[in-house]
Amino acid sequence: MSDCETCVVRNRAICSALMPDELTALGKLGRKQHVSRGQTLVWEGDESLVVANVIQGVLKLSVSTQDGREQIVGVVFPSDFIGRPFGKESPYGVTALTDAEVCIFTRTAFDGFAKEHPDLQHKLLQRTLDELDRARQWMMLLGRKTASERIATLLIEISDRLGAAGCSAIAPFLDKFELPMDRQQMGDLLGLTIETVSRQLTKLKEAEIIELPDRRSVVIKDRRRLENIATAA
Amino acid sequence: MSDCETCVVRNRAICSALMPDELTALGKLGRKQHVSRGQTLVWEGDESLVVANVIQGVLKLSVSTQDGREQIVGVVFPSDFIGRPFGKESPYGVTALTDAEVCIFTRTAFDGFAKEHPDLQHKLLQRTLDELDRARQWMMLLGRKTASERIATLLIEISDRLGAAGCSAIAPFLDKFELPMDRQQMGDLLGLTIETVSRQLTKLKEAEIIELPDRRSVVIKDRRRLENIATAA
DNA sequence: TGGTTTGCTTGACCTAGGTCAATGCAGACG
DNA sequence: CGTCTGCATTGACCTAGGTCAAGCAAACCA
Repeated sequence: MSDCETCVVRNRAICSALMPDELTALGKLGRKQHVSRGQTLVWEGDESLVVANVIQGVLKLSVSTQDGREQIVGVVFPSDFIGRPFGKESPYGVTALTDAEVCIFTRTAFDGFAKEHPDLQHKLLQRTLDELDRARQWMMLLGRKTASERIATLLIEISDRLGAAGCSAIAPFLDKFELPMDRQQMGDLLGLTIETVSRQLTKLKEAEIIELPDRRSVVIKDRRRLENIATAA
Repeated sequence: MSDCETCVVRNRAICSALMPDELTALGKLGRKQHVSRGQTLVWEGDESLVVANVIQGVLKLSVSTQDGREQIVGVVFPSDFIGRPFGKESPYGVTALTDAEVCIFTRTAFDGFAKEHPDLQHKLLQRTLDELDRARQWMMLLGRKTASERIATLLIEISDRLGAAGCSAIAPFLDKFELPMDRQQMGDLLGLTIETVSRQLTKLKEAEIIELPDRRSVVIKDRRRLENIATAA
């Protein structure tokens, strides 16, 4: 069983909907699992056998065409929920972008538990609605934004979500952070090639809007201007 | 109140989760409303005040940039659910693509009712999960597919959803149908310009994969080939 | 019944971003 | 310490799809 009482995401994950005794019962169904960078937890098209909460690390949801084009359709951070409850096969794969820690359940066990716990389902519904809103915002990006708008939006988004995940309500603006993905993955998320990603980052650096101390780090030097580019103002 | 017993979508909408007496109670909260083509039911960014079930017709969900670029992020058909329950402002506008009939609720009344009826929430959760899967498939289209793949995918999708909405489990392949949108709206949905939409349709027509008897009609003459183009095989 | 409007198509041209091919550069390894 | 290996960057070129500008046809209307 998982040790829910000491879990670092217990107040932010869907588990927060439960009373202490319910939490214990759910904990008995789940188990902590480590996932290394690059490891795939769920394959696109496979029957949906597991669901999970992310405790640590970042994972991608992605779909591919037969000829190998890939699109990342979601990125999950600590306290986010993974998987497709209530039947069906998973229409996307789930792969770790960084080393990660998840709290994993078999789908059937989770489904059964959820059916008995309306508050949990309510929490899950809210999360799913939020996730849907985010997906739709991203559709606008993919359908209508230029390359520089896309890159700026991504940097703002990652900064926001890493900040929120760090639970730093006090320090809401995370201006220096590690990218949880490489250039290729940024491209797969933004619908761009690796070269365009690279060029746009260089442009932002030359405009002194950001700094790139190394491959994986970003420092936002002028958030206002970055946000202006992101929102296509 | 709405006349739920005779409602044409009562078996497919979320209402199907309810017992007869519960249905009567929900019906008292809602009212039927006509929406004419082009009329907007909810504005992007407005506080979410209403939710609704679609009884007849087709509506779009769309988001815009300040400088007027538009992306359609969802299309709803009869029996689909509209709106953002449980707080928050609506991140997209809702506008009728065709004359439509909806069963409308104030958001607060609906939220209250839903909280008391876990089965309704369960149904809503399933729908939201399906909607999210569809949105993610569309992200693949917007991020990675070519213009001809996009058009082919759209034609297949509309044909499927109009077929399902007509409840014709017997006639699953709807090969002749009316487009519920004009060329501009097809472009806004596919992340293309009106000219590209037009050219790609002409190309499909010249390849004798489809026929275009008039502005709004499509006949699929070679479904197999159309599907091959759509899935980028 | 002919004129106007509205939406669609077509053509000529242009450009953002893709493609292909070096080159650079840091961490890993021997 | 070389050198290897895997990213990332940069440059030169190309093309899918965008832009701009006519035409064209069905519906609308006087």
